[in-house]
Amino acid sequence: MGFYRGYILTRGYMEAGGNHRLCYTGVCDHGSFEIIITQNHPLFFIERDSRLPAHFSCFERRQLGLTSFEGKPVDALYFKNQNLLYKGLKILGENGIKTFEGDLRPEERFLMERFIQGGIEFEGICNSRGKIQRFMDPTIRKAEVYPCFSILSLDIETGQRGELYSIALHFTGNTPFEKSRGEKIKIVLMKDDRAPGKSGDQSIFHESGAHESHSHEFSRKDDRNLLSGYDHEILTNGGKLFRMPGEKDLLSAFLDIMNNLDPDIIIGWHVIGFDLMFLEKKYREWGLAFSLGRDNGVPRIREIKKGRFVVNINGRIVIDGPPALRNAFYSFENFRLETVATQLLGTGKDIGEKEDKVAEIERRFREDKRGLAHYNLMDCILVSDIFEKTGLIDLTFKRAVISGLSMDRIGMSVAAFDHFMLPRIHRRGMVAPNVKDIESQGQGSGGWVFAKTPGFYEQIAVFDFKSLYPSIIRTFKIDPLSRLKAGVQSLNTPVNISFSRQMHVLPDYISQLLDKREQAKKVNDSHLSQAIKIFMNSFYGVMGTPGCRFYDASLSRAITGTGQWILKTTRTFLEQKGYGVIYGDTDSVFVQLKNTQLSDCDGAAKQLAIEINVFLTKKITTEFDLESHLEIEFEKRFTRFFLPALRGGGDGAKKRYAGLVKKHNKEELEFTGLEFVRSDWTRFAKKFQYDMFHRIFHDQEIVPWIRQIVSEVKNHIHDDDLVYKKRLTKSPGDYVKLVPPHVKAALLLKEKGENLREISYVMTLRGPIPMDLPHEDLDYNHYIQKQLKPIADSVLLFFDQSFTEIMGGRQMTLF
DNA sequence: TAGGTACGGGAACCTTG
DNA sequence: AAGGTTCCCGTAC
Repeated sequence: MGFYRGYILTRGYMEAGGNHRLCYTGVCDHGSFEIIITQNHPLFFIERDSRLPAHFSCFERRQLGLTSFEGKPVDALYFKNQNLLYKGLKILGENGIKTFEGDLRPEERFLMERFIQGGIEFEGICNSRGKIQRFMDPTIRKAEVYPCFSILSLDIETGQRGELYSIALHFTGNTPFEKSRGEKIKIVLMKDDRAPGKSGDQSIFHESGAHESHSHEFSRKDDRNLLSGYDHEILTNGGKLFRMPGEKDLLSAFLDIMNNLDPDIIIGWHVIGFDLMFLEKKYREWGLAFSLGRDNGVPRIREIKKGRFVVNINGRIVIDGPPALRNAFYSFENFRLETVATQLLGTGKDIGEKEDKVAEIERRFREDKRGLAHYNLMDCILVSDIFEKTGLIDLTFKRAVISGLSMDRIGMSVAAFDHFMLPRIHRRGMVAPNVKDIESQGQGSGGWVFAKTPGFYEQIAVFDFKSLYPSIIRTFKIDPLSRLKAGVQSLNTPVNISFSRQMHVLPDYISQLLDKREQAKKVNDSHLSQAIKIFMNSFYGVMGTPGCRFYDASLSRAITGTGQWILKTTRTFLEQKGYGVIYGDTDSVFVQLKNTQLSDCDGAAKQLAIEINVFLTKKITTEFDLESHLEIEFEKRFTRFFLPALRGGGDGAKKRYAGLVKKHNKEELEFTGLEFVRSDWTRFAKKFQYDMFHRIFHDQEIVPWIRQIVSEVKNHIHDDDLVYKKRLTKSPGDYVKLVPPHVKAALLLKEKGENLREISYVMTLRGPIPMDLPHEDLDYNHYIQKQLKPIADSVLLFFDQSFTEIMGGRQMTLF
């Protein structure tokens, strides 16, 4: 008996023999643990006046004093297990009886009702089961826990005919709660028919299995115990290479290592969709159990969307590099390991992209197994280094703790909203509908964007509202509960949608989160701060989607409508003070500073921000009798600024501009929305646009320069920069309504282009041709007309010139 | 194993003549 | 051939 503090890594339920069990697996201050809850009955709700069908049965029906959103009393129906609950749901559905919260997973409900966000404190009787300590029905409380995870980077190499060549592992061991122990283990297991096979006893581990509990800690400390029956050699990068006589030995050895190292987190590059999936198939082929779980269970891999894989392994979290980086808003030219590693670490892979990777792997497997092992391990280490450098694990953990979701479900905004909102509305006497019963109320409106006269400007100050939507929610008390109880102490919004001043939960929660964020910033916890920001920004989105049980179009309308009102009010205020407000988007205004302010632009801008805040605070108090939590701030100043006209001419274009901004006494060009930041324009066009604005903002001539660039293109100077890159959102053959150029190129690749997700191509005299095919006949006229001319014209327009004119008005005949 | 709307621009496709 | 519409992609917030 005693207290334990731990963090739940994975959660689920079991139903062997009809017995319902909740199962939580994680790490605590004494190693890994498993908590089994036997005393839980799955439930959902029905309206009290619903008449149950004759053949319907449940474990118990209970009145709980709760109501539906419409205010009708509801009863809870309890079931012996989740399977019976699903059957009950189905029968009621067929009989047209409305149910509530029938689509919640029991293991999630159990945690959310206890306000558990992953960290727990528990007390109970421990039964060690091998490495894992099992607790049956302990008492559990929420707790703040900061575990230190052991992480294993995994990578496999395979042959063209589906053989498994090798598995590399890079393990960063950390006993939970002891950050200092940064033990590292590097291993490569490789198939080699000439390998002698294992010598010695049955077990490939010394000590393995000899200890009932904590045995992993013994063997983990010293990896010399690993694979002791096999000879190994040391690689130049410090890794140990073990040669296995066959695939079967390799697979067994891998499982032994996994169980021995017992990692909390598995990382890799496309590790689910490729490595784990490949291994799963191999284990099946050899009739071996792929028992990777802490309960010796097998992983469950599913492709939920094309190219998006998820896996469940009991007690271990798998984090795949590319989606994790995307989730954290990293962006790269592409997400190949080579590219990302070069960008983040400055080091490339052992086998570069330029070589024929597949052939080189085959060659090394035949002739240079040490070389292949080295390469395999290097990839593993690169992935470890990328995770280390970006702090992905810490960010993922912080996001999980903030949202209450498990680490492999961060980013599931609807689930996170449920986790927060459901227990709180229950405590206020209400139950929520099933998601499937939510009907769309049509498309809502979003932010307001305005652009005034296009052209060149100087000294433009940019102001924006800090976390506009969360601060609107806070100020105007917007949430589902408040809307339902709008009659109780009503307040009004600028768009005439009313809410309750008293009954609400989200606004206060946002206040708490903001406090927490300030704290995080104080102690330099940027990941926690970022996690909170992402979480807060998801609230508006989820309340506006029918995929969320709390969907109500009036909530998102109130938020966006109020946002529009705030932006318009701000613009009017500034204009009445004599300022030109040339541009704004959702939460920002771009203000032309006055001539009298030029001696101290930043000082004037800061002062202006204060004036706006004072004005809005007062207005919201007088018009709505509410305390304003809105805050606008002076963000930056463009010394030079350009607002383009629409291509068709006329008005200023929205979401597109360029400017010269002063940062730390250095001037920097900034582009928004323009070709320069678009991945589907050629590098040539981007360079051209950058250099052109650089010249203009530094008062240099551009006309002769443009003529020179044109002649350079024709003289093959820029051939390497003429490549288009575009994504394919479906298979090339599935484009039926329209066949755009990038699809035409993909179609030329025949079967090879079938599953292509992205294509690089050039424009030739024969039309678009993929980079992989011969493409000597570049269509220079195309590049001048379609990549250079529009960019040049967008500014020449304001010098009363045009590309055609400056090229002598006869450029069509030049080519 | 469901966060949102607003917007620009290129090129194919469709209509009309 | 010209002009309008639709699809597609990528982006800003």
